[in-house]
Amino acid sequence: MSLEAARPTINDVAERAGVSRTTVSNALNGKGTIGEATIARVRRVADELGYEPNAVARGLRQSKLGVISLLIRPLESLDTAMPEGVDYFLRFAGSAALAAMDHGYSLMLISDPSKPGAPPSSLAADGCLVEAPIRNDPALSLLDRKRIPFVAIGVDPARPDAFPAFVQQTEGETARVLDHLHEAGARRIALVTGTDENAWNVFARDAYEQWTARHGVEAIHRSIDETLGVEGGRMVAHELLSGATPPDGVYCLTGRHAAGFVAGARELGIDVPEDLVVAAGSDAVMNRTSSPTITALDLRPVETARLAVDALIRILQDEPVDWSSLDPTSELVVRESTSRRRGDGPAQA
Amino acid sequence: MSLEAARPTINDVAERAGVSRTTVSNALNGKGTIGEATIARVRRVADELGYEPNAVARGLRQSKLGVISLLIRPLESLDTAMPEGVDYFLRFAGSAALAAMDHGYSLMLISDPSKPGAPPSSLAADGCLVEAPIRNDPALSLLDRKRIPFVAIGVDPARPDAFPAFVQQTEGETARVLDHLHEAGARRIALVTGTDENAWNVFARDAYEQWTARHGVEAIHRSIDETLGVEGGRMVAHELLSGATPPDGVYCLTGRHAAGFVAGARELGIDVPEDLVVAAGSDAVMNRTSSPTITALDLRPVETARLAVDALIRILQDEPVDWSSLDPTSELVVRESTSRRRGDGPAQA
DNA sequence: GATAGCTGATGAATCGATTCTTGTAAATCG
DNA sequence: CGATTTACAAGAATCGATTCATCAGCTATC
Repeated sequence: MSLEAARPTINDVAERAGVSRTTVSNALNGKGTIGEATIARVRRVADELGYEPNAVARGLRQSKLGVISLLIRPLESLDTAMPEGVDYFLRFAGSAALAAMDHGYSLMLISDPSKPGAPPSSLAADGCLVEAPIRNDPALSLLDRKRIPFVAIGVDPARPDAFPAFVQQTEGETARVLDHLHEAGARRIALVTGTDENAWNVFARDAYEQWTARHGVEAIHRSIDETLGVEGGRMVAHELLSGATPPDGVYCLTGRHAAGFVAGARELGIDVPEDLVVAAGSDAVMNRTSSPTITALDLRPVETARLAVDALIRILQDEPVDWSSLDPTSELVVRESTSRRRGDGPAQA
Repeated sequence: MSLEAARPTINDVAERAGVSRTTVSNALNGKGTIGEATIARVRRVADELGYEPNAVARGLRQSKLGVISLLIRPLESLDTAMPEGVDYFLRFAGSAALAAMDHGYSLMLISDPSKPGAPPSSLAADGCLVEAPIRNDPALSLLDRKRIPFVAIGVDPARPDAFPAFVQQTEGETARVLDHLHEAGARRIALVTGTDENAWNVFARDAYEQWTARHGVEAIHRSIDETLGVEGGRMVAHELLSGATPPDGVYCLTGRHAAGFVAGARELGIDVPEDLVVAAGSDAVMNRTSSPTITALDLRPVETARLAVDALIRILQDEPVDWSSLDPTSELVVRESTSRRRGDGPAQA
């Protein structure tokens, strides 16, 4: 029919339809007052040419690009490749992408825009999601300064009330898990956290210390680099379980640490759950399918991501956000690693 | 010091430094001929103001945004949420994002731009990665027509040589897996594919038919919706294994189908691997940690994504791409589901 | 029959950068 | 000393859209 130009612009359409740029824009966007006949003609020509507005040009004029970005803070420490079994972030990102698409947005994965060499595109989005901000997160400060709307998933531990954020109920959840381990018979419960200074690690540790103080038991805490993954869990297991008074319960915040801890215990001839009960603070596929399966807190990344995207887009469209209804709920999924065959009652003191 | 404007523009910097826009641009980008003193002053003022170039404006002028997009074709059929255990795509996306960041690009996850309601931003990127295109993929045609550089991961089955693509060696790999199942003692080997018409499903089926013809055995093929996941695998297992002459080996292209197939077999009292050997065409975490662990083809999503991003960015920068060295290699990871205790020799005919 | 109002459409300004072209002063040259 | 480089910087055009202000031609009103 017509030889389509590589990327026809609005000018091509205008010329071919014998009208002005303005008329084309108005006709296609339903603005202004344009006659029926003209609208139809412009539409037809636009279709013939395969015209689609250039999102960048439109974005410049309207200062909105139809893109939201996602900054996954822990990714910064992961460096080159995504270790195996890190499904929380990936599931979060996948769900966020699909949710964004539902609203006509695309999701852009970015690296820390506050870092010197950061690509300019990392600030090009209309709004930003920040997953697990770190203490005094410079990215949050930057976004705030640049007046780029954002929603954090998890607060900045140093500034919990400074910015709009989804507040995980880390304290309550931590206590719940520790109570569960206690009910499963554990009397010396250790905590293994990661090293990132995000709300998850920081508040879980606080809650753990309160819990141990309340119960009058010793606090045994180790933090180990998230990037070490399963291997990191094994290392801590060897260290903790070879001591004089090893713990008989452990709460590992990351699923991979928990999996590694179980593996390490097994290497030392310690049976899970009979001699040691283990729970994970984040549910990974490997916790569901390993043997024994591992009790874990399901943080519902898919649902949380969807809620976060919805909230951000409401902000972008100047609609009110009801934060109170949006705090993510998590669920404790009890599996074999905390289910002793000899019953749930406390072991003899 | 200075009260920073929300987002200072190049004009603000120019005014404050007492020079023209042009000079600011040249000074910051090292172009043109600008005096040392002026450069220093502009830099200082830019820092004071916290100026960073607007990526959208720059993108409009240079017609490159510093963004590459990723279209995951199978995601279109997955609809609302990412089912559990779909780690191939997520790992691919995560790795692609990190690789893009290494090159100063951001990665945008988009939905099919050829669909009517698609957001305009889905065509805004400088280049596009298309994972697992479908037969006569309209997205590939669109990108080609719009002259947007792209790299496909897996060919369009109807047009295998039309576009730049990473060509998986599906035929060879399929034969390899079938040989392995045969060596493990299977004599009636079934194939379970998904329903998407991508190279993976189409070519594996072709290769399977050739293999069965070559070996003079019956071809038993079922295709089942990818979205049904583990449950789909169970259903096929029940259907196939309840028949008069059930297969004693099965090759499921997706990891979740394989996991479901094993579960279904177990429900029917069929032992894996003693009575039935099972292999998966895509390695998922659940295949590594399930019991029994499941033999699978590791498609190396992380490495493949990195190679694809590198290739696309070379194209964007007009550098030559050596495709011959880039075809993704996959590895057969042998696990319990194909390791019979009674030995690997063929059962008696 | 002049004024006001409405319809349909247009030219110019704008978003914030980069890039092409031009211009001016000082320095160099014959 | 006048002509010509050279160094440095500014002005204007451009990218492709949207939006503001305007305008021509009709119709309705009194």
